[in-house]
Formats: sequence, structure tokens, C-alpha cells
Amino acid sequence: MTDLTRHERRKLDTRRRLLEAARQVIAARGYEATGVLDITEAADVSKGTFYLHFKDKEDLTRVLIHEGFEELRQRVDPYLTANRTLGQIKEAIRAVFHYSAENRDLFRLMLGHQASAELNLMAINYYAEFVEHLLRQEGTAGRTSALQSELVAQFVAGAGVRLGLWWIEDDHGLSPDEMADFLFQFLTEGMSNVISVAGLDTGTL
Amino acid sequence: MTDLTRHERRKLDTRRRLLEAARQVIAARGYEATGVLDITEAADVSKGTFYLHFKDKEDLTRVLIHEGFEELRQRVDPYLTANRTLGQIKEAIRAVFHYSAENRDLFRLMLGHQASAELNLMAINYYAEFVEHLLRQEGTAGRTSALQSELVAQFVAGAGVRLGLWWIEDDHGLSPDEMADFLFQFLTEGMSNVISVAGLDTGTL
Amino acid sequence: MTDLTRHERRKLDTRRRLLEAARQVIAARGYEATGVLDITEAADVSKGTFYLHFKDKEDLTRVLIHEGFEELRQRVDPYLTANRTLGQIKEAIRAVFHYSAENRDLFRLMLGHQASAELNLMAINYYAEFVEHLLRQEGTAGRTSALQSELVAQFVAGAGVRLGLWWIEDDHGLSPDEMADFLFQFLTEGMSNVISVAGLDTGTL
Amino acid sequence: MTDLTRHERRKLDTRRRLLEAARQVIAARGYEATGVLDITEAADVSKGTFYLHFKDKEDLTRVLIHEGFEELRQRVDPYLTANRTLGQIKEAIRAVFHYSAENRDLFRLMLGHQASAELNLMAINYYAEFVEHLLRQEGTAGRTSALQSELVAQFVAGAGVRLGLWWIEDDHGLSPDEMADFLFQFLTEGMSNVISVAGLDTGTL
DNA sequence: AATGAATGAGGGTTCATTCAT
DNA sequence: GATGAATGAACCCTCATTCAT
Repeated sequence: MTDLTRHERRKLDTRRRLLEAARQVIAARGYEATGVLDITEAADVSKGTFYLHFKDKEDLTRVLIHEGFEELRQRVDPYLTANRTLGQIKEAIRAVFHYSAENRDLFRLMLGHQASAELNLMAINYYAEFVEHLLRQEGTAGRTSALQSELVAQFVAGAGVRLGLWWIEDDHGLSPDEMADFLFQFLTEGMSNVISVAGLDTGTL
Repeated sequence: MTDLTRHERRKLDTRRRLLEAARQVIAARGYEATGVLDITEAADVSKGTFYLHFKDKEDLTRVLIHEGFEELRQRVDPYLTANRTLGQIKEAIRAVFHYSAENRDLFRLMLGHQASAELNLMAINYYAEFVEHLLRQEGTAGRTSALQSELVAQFVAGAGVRLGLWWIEDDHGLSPDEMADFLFQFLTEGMSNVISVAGLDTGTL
Repeated sequence: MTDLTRHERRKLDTRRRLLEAARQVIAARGYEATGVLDITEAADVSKGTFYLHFKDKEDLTRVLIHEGFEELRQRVDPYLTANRTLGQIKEAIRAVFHYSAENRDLFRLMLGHQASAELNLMAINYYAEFVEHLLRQEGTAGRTSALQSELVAQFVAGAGVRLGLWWIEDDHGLSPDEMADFLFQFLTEGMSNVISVAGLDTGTL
Repeated sequence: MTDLTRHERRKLDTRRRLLEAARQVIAARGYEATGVLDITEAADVSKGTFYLHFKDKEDLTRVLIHEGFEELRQRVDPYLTANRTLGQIKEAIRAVFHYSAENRDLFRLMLGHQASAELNLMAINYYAEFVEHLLRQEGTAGRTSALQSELVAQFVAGAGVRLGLWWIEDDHGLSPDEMADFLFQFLTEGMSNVISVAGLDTGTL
């Protein structure tokens, strides 16, 4: 039983409406192009009310991005047991693509570099951390150096984000699972297949 | 040779000073946070002069990014013969990392998603096209589908850009060649080594 | 009666102050020479407030001119019954001169051609329409052609405006009624008296 | 024999081209909306050259208006002998309408209140003076007071200018002579005819 | 005399933020 | 808590004018 007074419920409701409105309008117009007025109008709330709930536009966006990653993690965590297998990771990647398909606006905002420089940095770090979380195996500390795992995380995050953004803009007829499997294959096997198919001479390596 | 009047040389000189100033100041403060006034002050030129040379801030930035990719391509092209080998591609990737180390500001501007949404899109397309140029092999048309090569290009571009940006922010003691080789290894072989080292159980795949 | 919240009254008050300030400052400096800043400073209001109430300078001026003609018509209408006499018209003209004496600034703005080309055109049309309203007699439709009454309106408007502007710049010791009677006499009798006094030979006509 | 060096001829030529260009472009766009650049481009002359010949835009426009009135006076003077008759004045008025038809652009600039407040004042004074010149009869000094003749001049100027501007915008099928005769009739006889036709009751005067 | 690159004051306008109600 | 009128700093951009060539 959430024992909230009507006041408190009303307040939370307003806050939520601002978040939803911002999510939509920012996705539609871009972060910089969106004014506080655009958000409050979409939320059917007065301009002043905004500042009752958020310090400024960046503050609200931070919450939006944070919530996005929280949700993403909740979607992915069920697949990740302590002793995880490659098969689990594959499922996790599929879950990420499903999530991005269902939350295109938010995904774009989280990872499309539309927000301010600071927020983008925050988001990218969130994602790299998320990837490390994905790949991290308990009890293997020290087997791979911190540097190496960060390199891997950046690599995976970069490739994954780019493919994800490319795909939600136009799916080219590919399903979430196809995208995930494609990414998974490249990550595990590299592109030697593709490259050899392309006819590159590997003899001089 | 240079059949320019002094007038014309003077004008080009001013234009160049604006470009250089913009490059530095945008890299330092970010695209959106940079006003035209910041640029002209850094160039020690009056505000009106800016509009004599460029339509607006975006116009100038477009030139900056375009020039960056032109220069990058010139650095890379010598390594790419018609019948290219994997070894050549490795050299090309090394050249890219050397370039990014020598032009950190510009590289950040080109690929750091600091500019406007439109310019970022332009830059990302430039880069994907650049990667396709890198991987394209003559005489293999049809062997790989257009869709597949676009997927590969997005994958490579995403991973490469992210590693590059991560590295120029803090090199973590890694040389350009080490970075390039790391990227090259991952691209060709995938991360099976790393992953197996991490102790992931591959049995269930 | 006035079912306005204090908020609304406050807003209308600010609007009115802007209109009054604009009226004075435009009359003093001219339309083109007056900046929005001049108006807001005279109204003791911030620059941004202006755009809360008016789209731009032209918008405000349009309101000013419109209000002026509304007021003028209200001053004049009591004298004009359906079956009007020349005597009524004389009284109406006197009312116009009284009005112009009491509202020199606004009169200059309305008819002094200081505003933008578009506004001047609007004002001149207002005035010609006003003159037609003054001279129009019910039940005489068809007796004078539309063309002829337009010619008359232009003639009367031109002469009246010019005399009015001349007079409010320097009254030369003439009272409003004297001016009105002078204009009325010329309009009704023409200038044959004056001309003959001037010694022009009328024999050759 | 105009003994001008090529230099001098060239200079005068440039000056004339600027004047012609200004006349056209100001007529087309209006005085305020016309920039110096618009004029120099139309004259196919560099921007700096403008300031070699004129102090500023207002200076050039002054010359334009001055020339216009000079030409107008030359057109009208032949009709005006020392002992002038009403018939001569009628011819003079006809000449004015012919002139305005042939020089619509310039006429609009001279009397259409498009220029700056100062220039408009200058023009209106030119015209009032022109009208006084038209109506002045030698040897009658003192018969009419200075004040009275100024009143008449303002009346005639106002009515004439308004009719002229109305007519050059759309001639409504009326010839210059018809316009002139119409104006002449109203000036001499007043509008009693028109008014009585309109059915106004004159009994109460 | 002619050029046109450079100047910089000043214009209009937007918008994040405050605060009295 | 909610409102929205008011604020004013900051922005982009234009354009009359200067001056070295």
C-alpha cells in the first residue's frame, strides 16, 4: 500500500508527465532544439512547474537516461547467472535489440548523442559499464587486466551502439534477433569470413 | 603558380584564421556552447567578418569536417592499392590512429558528436563511407551484398570511432600502433581469445 | 463587470504602458528610428516583455493606429445622423481638428507617414474610408458613382491630412475651429474667392 | 563644348549611374528597405565607390528629389507668364500629371513619403513652395496674407499629391488631363456640386 | 577614381529562469 | 503545488561606413 496523500500522488503524477512529454518531444526534435516550453506544453503544465521538479533541462534528461539504463538492465539481468555462458550473452544481446525496438525514442536519446556533451559522456559511460557488466565473469578478477576489459568494453559498446542506431532508423527488413546474432557473430568470430569473402589477400599478414 | 592578388591572399588568410580558431574553440567548448563571437575573438577578427566568409556557424563547421576527412583520406590512400591485402588495411588503420593523435581537436569535432544533429549525421556518413572505401576490394562486386557490407561498415566504424575517442581522451599509455593493432586483431579474429580468457563457458553455444 | 484576475489586469496594464510609451517615443523619434529597446525603456519594462505582448514593432504600431481611428470615429459619430446636413459635417470636421490637437503624437503617427510602407498604406486607407463614412449619405446610392466618390474621398483626405499635419506642427495662432471652418469653406466653395483676390485673370477660362 | 577629361566624364558617368540605379531600386523596394549595396550592385559599381560620390544614402536621395523638382518646374514654367490666368494654371496642372505619369518611380519617391522623415519634410516643403510658385501672382503682395497663401498652398498640395499618388498606383482608366481637370474643378469650384448631388441638406448652414 | 575586405555598432529575437500571486 | 508574466543575458545577423590597396 503506497500511503501517499493526494498531494503527493498529484506531484508524482506531474513529474511523470513531464518525463514522458520530454521523452517524446526530445526524441522528435532533438535535445538542443527542444525548449523547456516545448516540454511543459506537451505535458500540459505551466512553465514554472518544470522548475519545481527539475533543476533544468539537463537534470530532467539525466533522469530520463538513468531510467532507460535501469530498465535495460532489468531486461537483461534475468539472462545473466553468476556462471554465465556465451549462450546467455547472446540472449542478453537479443534482449537489448528487443528493448531498443520497443523504445526507439528513448534509445536514440540515450545513445544517439543528441544530448549535451556532458550527458553524452554520461550515457556512453553508462553503456560501457553496462557492457562490462554483461561480459564480467565472477571469479575471474585478475585474469584480464582492467585496461584490457575496458578496451573490450569500448569496442563492444561502440560497435553495438552504432549497429543499434543504424537499425532503429531503418531496419532494412532485419529482425531484432537477426541483428543480435549478426553482432554476436562478429564479436566472437571477427570478420575473417566476411573479409575473406571480400577477396582480401591474407597471405602477407 | 599562385596567381592570387594580395587582396585575395589576404582574404584566404582571414578565412583560414577563422577555421583554425573555430577548430580550437569548438573542440574546447563544444559546438553548441560556442558562439560566433567566441570564434571571431579567437581569430582576432571582427564579428561581421565571419559572415563575409561563412553563412553561419554550421557552414564553417561543415567545411572543417569536410577538410578533416579529406586529409584523413590522403593519409590513408597511399596504403591502399587496387589489390589490397590485410596487411595494407592494418597499415591504414595505423595511419588513422596517427592522424587522430596529431589532430585531436579536429578528430573530436569530426566524430565526437559534438556538432549539430545534421553535422553529426554528415560526419557519421562520411566515416561509414570512409570505412567502406577502406574495405572495398575491386573485382568482388556481388560477392558480398550491399546490405552485408553496410552492416560491416557500421560495425567497424562504430568500434573504431569509439576506441579512437576513448584513446585520445586518455591514451592509458598505449601507442597509436598498439591501438591500431588491437583494433585490427579484434576485427579480424573477434574476441574469442579475450572471452575464453575471461572464463566464459562456450560449451552451450 | 471587469471579471479579470489580478494577473490579467496586471498584464493588460503592462500592455497599455507599452502602447503609451511607443506612442510617445515613436512620435518623438519616428517609426524607423525607434528601436524596440527605446520603447521598453520608456515603458520601464524589459526587452523580452515586449515580445510577450506584441509580435514585433509593426504589430504594436498597427494596434496604435487602429485604436486611434476607433477613437476618432467615436468622437465624430455623434454628429452624424442618418440624414445628415452640411452643418453636421462641419461639426464633424471641427471634432477632427479638436481630436488632432489633443492627440498630436498619435495623429502624427497615424497620418504623418512615419511608419512603414505597409502601415502607411493601412492608415491612408483607414482615413479615406473614414472620409467616405463622413460624406456618405444614406439613400443616395447610385447618385454618385463609386469612382467619383473615391476621387472625392482622396481629395478631401489629402487636403485635410495635410492641413492637419501642418497645423499641429505649428498652429500659427489658429484655433481648431478656425482650421475646420477654413477647410470646410474651401471644400464647399473652392478657392475662387482666394484666387480672385490673388488677382488671377479668370477671363480666359 | 564640354571640355572634360576622360577622367571627369567617367566620374560624372558613375555618379549618374548611381543616381539612376538608386531611383529604380528605391522605387521598387522603398527607401528604408534599400541598402547601399542594393544600389551599388544595380549600378554595377563597388560599394566603396558610393561614398566617393555621396555622403550617404540620404544625401543621394536628396539629390534625386531635388532633381525631380527641378525637372518638374522646368516642365511647368513655360505655362506661367508674369500675368497668369486660370487657364494657364490649368495647363500647369495638366503638365504635372503628365510628368507624374512619365516618372512614376521618381514621383513616388518625391511625394510618396517613402523616404526618411527628414527627406519627406523636405519634399513636402518643396512641393508647397512649388504650389505657391504656381499660384503666386506678381504685384499682388499684401493682397493675401502670407498665412493665407500658406494655408492655400498646403490645401492644394495635400489634395494634389494624394490624387496624384492614388492615380499613378492605378489610373482607373482616367487620362492625365482628366485627372488634372478634375482637380482643377474641385479647387476652383469646391465640391458643392458633388455634395448637393449626394443629397446633403444644405438648409441648416 | 575605384575597389572590396574588414569593421563593429546595433538591430530583432529567443528562452532559461525567477517570483509574486 | 501550480501558475504564467516578467526578466535580461545572450544569440545571430545586417549593414552603413572606412581604408589600405
